[in-house]
Amino acid sequence: MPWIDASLKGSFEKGGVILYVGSTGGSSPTPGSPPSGYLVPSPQHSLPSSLEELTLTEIGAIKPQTASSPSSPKVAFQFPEAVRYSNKGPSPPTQSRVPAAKQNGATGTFTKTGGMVLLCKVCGDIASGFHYGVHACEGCKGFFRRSIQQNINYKMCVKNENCMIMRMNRNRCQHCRFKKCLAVGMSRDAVRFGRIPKREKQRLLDEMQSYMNSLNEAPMEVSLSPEADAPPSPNIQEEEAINAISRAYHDIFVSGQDRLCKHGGTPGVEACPLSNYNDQQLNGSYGYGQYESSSLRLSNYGPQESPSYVENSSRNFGNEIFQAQQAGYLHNAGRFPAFDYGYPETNAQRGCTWRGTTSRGIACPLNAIPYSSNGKSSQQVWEEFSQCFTPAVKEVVEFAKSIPGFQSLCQQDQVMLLKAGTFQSNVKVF
Amino acid sequence: MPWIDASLKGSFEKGGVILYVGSTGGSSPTPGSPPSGYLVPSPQHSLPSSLEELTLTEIGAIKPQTASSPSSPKVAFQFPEAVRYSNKGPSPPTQSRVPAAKQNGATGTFTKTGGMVLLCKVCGDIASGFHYGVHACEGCKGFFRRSIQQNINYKMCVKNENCMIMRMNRNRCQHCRFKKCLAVGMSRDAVRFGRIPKREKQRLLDEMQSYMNSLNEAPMEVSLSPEADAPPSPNIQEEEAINAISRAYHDIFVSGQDRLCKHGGTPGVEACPLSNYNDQQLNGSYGYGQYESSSLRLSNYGPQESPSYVENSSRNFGNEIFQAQQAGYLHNAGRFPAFDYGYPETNAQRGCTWRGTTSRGIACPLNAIPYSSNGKSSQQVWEEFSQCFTPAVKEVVEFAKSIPGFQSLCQQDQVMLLKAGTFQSNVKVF
DNA sequence: AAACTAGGTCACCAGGTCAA
DNA sequence: TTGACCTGGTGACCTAGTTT
Ligand SMILES: [Zn+2]
Ligand SMILES: [Zn+2]
Ligand SMILES: [Zn+2]
Ligand SMILES: [Zn+2]
Repeated sequence: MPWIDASLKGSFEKGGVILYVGSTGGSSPTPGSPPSGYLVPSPQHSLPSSLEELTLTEIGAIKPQTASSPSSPKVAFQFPEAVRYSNKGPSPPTQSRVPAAKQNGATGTFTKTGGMVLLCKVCGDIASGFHYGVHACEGCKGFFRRSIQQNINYKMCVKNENCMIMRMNRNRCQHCRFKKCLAVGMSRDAVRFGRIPKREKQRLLDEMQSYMNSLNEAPMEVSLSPEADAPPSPNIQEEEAINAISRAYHDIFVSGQDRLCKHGGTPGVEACPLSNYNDQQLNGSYGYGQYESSSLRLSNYGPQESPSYVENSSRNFGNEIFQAQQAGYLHNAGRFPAFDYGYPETNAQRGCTWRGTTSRGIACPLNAIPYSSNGKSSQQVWEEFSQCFTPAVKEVVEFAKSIPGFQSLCQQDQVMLLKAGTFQSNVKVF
Repeated sequence: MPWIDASLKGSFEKGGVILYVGSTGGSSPTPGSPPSGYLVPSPQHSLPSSLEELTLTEIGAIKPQTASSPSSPKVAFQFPEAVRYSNKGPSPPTQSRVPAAKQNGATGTFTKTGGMVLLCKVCGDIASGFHYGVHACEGCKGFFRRSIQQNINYKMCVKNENCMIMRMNRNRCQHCRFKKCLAVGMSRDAVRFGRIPKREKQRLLDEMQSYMNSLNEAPMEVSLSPEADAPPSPNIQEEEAINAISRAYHDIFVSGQDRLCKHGGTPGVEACPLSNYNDQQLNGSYGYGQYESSSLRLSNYGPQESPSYVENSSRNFGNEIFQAQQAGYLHNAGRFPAFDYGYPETNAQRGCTWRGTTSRGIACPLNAIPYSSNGKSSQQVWEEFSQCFTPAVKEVVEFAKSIPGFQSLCQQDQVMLLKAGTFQSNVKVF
């Protein structure tokens, strides 16, 4: 179990849950407005209860509002909704950028108070607002605008016209990007001006709240098994616990970055998650390369209906989720989910959420790219790391399970305890 | 968007100073972003204080902006970061090209007003912009593009695959040049389009400013000489913190056993925690974005502390620094102390304690012996692990140190917090 | 007035070119 | 093959205009 593998689906922490809200597509009033957004509630999963506290997309706004309290935790949650935009492409890793970092220069944070952060329906990047009927980032907004202004006819897709569009690779296939824009509902006719009706805001808020509640009741049931369909394994719980901890390890370094891809890949290799990028190669001697190792195969995104939700904020998660949705849970096409998600992104990109989180822009750097002096790719390093330590992690998990009462705890708590106890290992015990 | 945030490192020049900011790779959350840039502040070390005055990389831009004031003296300084890209190869001296002379034919100077000039992360030449996630010159940009487009497999290096890549000799070994490109983080996934976020720019500026200030106080003690024996670093505290966390990581698995010995340290190294460490760094932060660097840091480029900085001169200087980094510090190249020293003490002793502690004999198994399928010894596995993740750990420590008040805590508490926060990385805030 | 967005602007880049 | 130059975008910011 490559933990790493993780799939990442999420884990969350109390204080810092991130919810990636995917819109269900259904309810939102607006045309294509599936809500996908990030909400930043107060520490506990409680969401802001009043509208006053909510502010959508502060991002994008360059207003000197600054000063805000960037620090509040963010929750990003995605409503269950799988995007069915076709794609079978390899599920790309996500990367994320730091929310804060991005956006308007003024403040880096997106929200001020209880802000909610939205994700671009097209590429998964942070949305700057509701553009052309859909929550979209500045990039996709501009791209769509240009596309419709001049009625551009992008050159045909070199692949199968089903390129997965993500922040990292959104510029690689205009044809598919535009197609995706239309698919998610962008249209000149869907434009909405002016302030968001209170009612609408409340509605969204309610959805999130109820969604959150449902999560508490039924903890994630993300299947970690590679086979997405993962049959109900008897102890999914266990697996999850293991996965969670694995993920946690990975997260330490990965945190929101997208880096994976970068380094990871050799150009060609890279895997690209996103793109199809066929060009692979390069592998050879540059050490990078091969990720495919079966070993890790972690798995992947399980099917889930559930919203995935991850902790860490990082956009990664959001992205992962985004990706998973996009891909439709492709079941892993031979790639590496685990890592993928992580990086790319971000934070290749902005990767890092935390990056600019604090008001002062202080953000803990969580570098997922291990140093490698022998030419190995980060991915390889992670794989090896995963392979080497998985047994030890399993032992710990097994041990935990043997503790009376441990298994009766909700999974979330189990994970929390495992993680919390990591560095207490030396502690003897009472 | 990975990049996005990225780096930005930009460069600006005010009066005509050129700052070469090497990123430490550290602080930036993002993947790799070691900032390497030149700053051209006004005559004195003062840097432009407002963004308005800033203009990044004017170079490359052919705009008729001309007229700049080429004459001002340039300062090139590199943030601490030692490049350890191995090499013993003949290190050809670099030479610089005249700033003015180079670049666009139009103007000879690179920047107009307060521009900042960046150096190519690959060869040290003047960068024309942020290409494929890294500040690179036109040559390396083109080389990398060609490399990934056609998946070229350059013929093997005739030396030891550790050719030092510099402007003068960059065309001598394609294999190593490409390897270097990858090492510094060039990737299609790290591409960043569009304008550099203001905030990023400002951040960079601030960092440079503070860096400059620090220089004024404590003039460089960076030894440019390759032999950097790292002067006794002033803050032992920092080192200790790093050591502690390193140890903690190790402890996770090792925990009480005596196993330590086994993997233990590399002979010499381990022991002294603090000691070796010269290279370390904790650099500064120049982290720009993610993208750059660090990520791949595979090779090496480590940060180092001393920035060299030259005045006047121009590119020459920059190059020297570049060379020093590249070449220098190699001696440390060999290993990475950071992690090694860690363990011994801690565990060793308590070693087995908990082992049978509980009444029922229940004891959490903490297997310090990593699974190894490729014949490596546990020790080797640990060493590699240590080597690979040390940079990431350092980054985290650096981050922690930057938190107001953190350093005023006793070391024990600092360590405790670092350890306790390990798995909270995801937690967004508070 | 406050909250929001379509569009415009222009700092910036991937890629293509082609002389050396 | 290289790398200085160009060209066609891309997207961070801004501003004018819309809706609460
Ligand atoms: Zn988008
Ligand atoms: Zn396509
Ligand atoms: Zn170069
Ligand atoms: Zn070579």
